[in-house]
Amino acid sequence: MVSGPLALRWCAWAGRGDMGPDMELPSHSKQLLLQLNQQRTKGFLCDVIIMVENSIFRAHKNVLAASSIYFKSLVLHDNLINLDTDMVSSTVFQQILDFIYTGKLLPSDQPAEPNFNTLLTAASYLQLPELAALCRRKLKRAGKPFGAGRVGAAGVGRPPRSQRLSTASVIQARYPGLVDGRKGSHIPQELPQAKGSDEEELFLAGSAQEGAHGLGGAVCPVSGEVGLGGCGGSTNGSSGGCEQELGLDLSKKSPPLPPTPGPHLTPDDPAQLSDSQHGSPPSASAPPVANSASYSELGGTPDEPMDLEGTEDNHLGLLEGPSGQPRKSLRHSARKKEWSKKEPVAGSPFERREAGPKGPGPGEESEGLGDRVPNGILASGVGGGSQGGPYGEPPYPCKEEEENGKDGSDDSGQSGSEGGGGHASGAHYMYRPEGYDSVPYGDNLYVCIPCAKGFPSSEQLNAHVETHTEEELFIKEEGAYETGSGGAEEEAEDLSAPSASYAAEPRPFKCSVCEKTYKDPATLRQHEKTHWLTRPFPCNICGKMFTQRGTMTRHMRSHLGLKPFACDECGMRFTRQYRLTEHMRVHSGEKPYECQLCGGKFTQQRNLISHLRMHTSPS
DNA sequence: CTGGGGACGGGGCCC
DNA sequence: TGGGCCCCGTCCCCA
Repeated sequence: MVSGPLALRWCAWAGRGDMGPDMELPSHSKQLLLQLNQQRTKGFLCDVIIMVENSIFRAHKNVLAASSIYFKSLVLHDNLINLDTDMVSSTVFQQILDFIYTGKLLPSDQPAEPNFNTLLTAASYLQLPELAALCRRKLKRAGKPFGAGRVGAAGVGRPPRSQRLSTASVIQARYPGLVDGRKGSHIPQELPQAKGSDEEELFLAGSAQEGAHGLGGAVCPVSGEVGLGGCGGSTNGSSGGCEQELGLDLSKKSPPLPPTPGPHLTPDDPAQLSDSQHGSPPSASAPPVANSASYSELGGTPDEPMDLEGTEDNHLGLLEGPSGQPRKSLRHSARKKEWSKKEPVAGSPFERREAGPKGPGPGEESEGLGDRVPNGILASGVGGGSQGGPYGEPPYPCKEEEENGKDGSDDSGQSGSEGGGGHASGAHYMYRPEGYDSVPYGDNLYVCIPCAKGFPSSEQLNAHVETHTEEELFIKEEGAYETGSGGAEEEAEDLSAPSASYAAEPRPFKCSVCEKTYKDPATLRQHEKTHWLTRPFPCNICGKMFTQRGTMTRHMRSHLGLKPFACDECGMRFTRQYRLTEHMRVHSGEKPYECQLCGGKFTQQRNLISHLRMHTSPS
């Protein structure tokens, strides 16, 4: 039954030259590539995000790795790659990505012909020898000099330059030289001639079979998209479901100071949305929409020379069927259900504009708030999916704000004092979405919480924030400490046994605000920041502020749905190594946390803690 | 319906 | 800067 086709397919994959022509499906590679490209345009199974300038591209690690050893080394450990904008622009990368997936140099959005010099530079940088050679050939033919000739010999085998890698990633992409020689990326030997016949189609997908596994993790039940960059996820299916991230500017490194509560994003622009959804390639004037995956779902870009018609039903349909479901998850179906429900959401805060009533935490009155949030990006984070999880409130009308309002607290935003973690210590300077009118700030959407002044722009807010002296902040904070913290937190610490035993080592560095001591001044400084009201590290997506860059980076990862840590057992993915470690106990059955009162054992300490509360709470 | 347990997401913070 | 740990909150399942 299937043996015939399978055998043929195998031959094609294996690329056996000695197979007779009747044993080969000549169009196989083309079809495969077509499917991959189509999946890319839909974001289906995309498991890596490439950020270039202001643009985000989604792609498949396997394909990238198969076409470039540079990418191969990067995607090995990173799901988010930030390319050196000196070497490649978003427009050029768009072309390159198209090239990788089609073997053709597609016309760019630029009216002029492709600039082969910049392409050559980028191709050299990205170690795409075939493309580089093609560019050189084109330049040679055109009689133009080309500068990047040093890449010579198509640059094959040359490891990425470390300094480029060093700038390469927000979430560090720094595994230079990690090229797996065993598998040798399948780089085509024959060059496409830019445009031409079928033979010129570049077969890059040859190694796609290497790793059809492990892509992405969970799949959006609606779209089949992986929870990486986020599918539109709208359950109502409107607006094309799996819209892409639009207008995101993630390339900016977090500015050190002052905070800029408003995301660095262009305003919600229907035109952009429309563009992206209808396949307009990025334009110079509207760089944000560069996601190549935003091409029309109806079969590629307008410029797309490949004819996808008629193939979708036959092939993609198969691919997006049940196979699009995540691998069998944990032992009970509920886990699986939860996973498939949550992850896609985790992948993308961007689609929330379509998410309807299931908005972020604030409550019913915040329904549809996403439309008012700049860029249509909801702060609601990840994971929360439906109930507006613990995080997601911040810069907008947030739970914290509501609570403050409820209890009439005027702690000037120093909620961090009570209850310690979580959202309670949210942004002190916050952006108020337009239309959120439960507090009379009028048009002044940017509010300094400590003094309750509103400002019409983030710049003005920032300027104002700087007028708060550090001392002033400290004084206020001190007051908060005297009145605020204590009880609950300490109680919790009592329960969680180990906690701070500062006696062991000398800790000469004492915090001037609280009584904590530290071994070194750097840690003390870090700690003292927790007393500031300013939070120097804003999330570029939701504007939430953080005291530590690492926390912000981690937070960003949740926006992007990046879950680098995968469980070998069940495929479940996590944003943090620690979570994976914790999770692995589910499989190993290890329960290291034991209740001293009843002997109950737990895999997670937090569950032991809540269990202990059960013992201690009066009931 | 409720309480307990299992599991997970997010933020804070120390190292 | 990232890892590790802690805490809070939440969802789901099950008895």
